[in-house]
Amino acid sequence: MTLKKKTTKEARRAATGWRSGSAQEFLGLSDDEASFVAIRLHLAKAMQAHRRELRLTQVATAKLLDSSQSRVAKMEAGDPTVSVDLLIRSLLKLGATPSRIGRVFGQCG
Amino acid sequence: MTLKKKTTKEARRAATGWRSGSAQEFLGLSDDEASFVAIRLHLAKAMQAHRRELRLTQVATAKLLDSSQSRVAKMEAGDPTVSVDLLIRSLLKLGATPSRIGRVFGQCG
DNA sequence: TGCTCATATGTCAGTTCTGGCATATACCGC
DNA sequence: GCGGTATATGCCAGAACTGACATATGAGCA
Repeated sequence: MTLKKKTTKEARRAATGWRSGSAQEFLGLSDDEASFVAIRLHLAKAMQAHRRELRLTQVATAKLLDSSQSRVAKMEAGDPTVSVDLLIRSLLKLGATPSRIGRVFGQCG
Repeated sequence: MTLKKKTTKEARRAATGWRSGSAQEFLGLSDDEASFVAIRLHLAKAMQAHRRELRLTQVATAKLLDSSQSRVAKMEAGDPTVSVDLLIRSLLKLGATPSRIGRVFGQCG
């Protein structure tokens, strides 16, 4: 449920045998957990896309968000220490509408 | 930015004079903050609707979510101590698809 | 009324998240 | 090569969130 880093242990298992699909969601993630990480990743991409549309650097963006460059980088990387909450609040502050954010969810499976 | 409880102080100010619209967003909330609380509230409603579709009690739902009845109640109430993160994770665990969750965002203005 | 079930509200210790700093990597013009 | 700019990674103290418990409110029924 915490789905922080189960990297090393399960990455091996993943490399061994494989199923039909392709995603690493079968690292031991249940469907809902997989969807959740997918959502975080898609929001991360949206975040970066939005920042670039605005022609902002990560530092400038951090200033707009009252945050730091490192956190902006982690947001765009889909780092597990970044909550979906923060991604959504940040997108809103950058001017994205709820509808636009909603459409991101549509592309998550 | 924290938008936890600015109840007492600003509720008075709100009761004093009024603007064009109707929402209590002019409690001192910026547009993005208002959108964020709207999102939380809409997800809260969706949460309750989804639970009722499944004919579950809050206690039964809590068990499914590895949580407690009180937190489920707070989720459905849109309590500020509940994160959008938790709402989304919970909806997913109850079987809602990302797309369905995304549609909720569309109804937030 | 008293009892039961469902939901709401208050509180809090333990966990998670966040901003910020330090540092590292990468690309570019000189 | 060396500076400068943009982005990435590791870390941590302080803030926010969460599950759990206690308790309260409320509806339905005998």
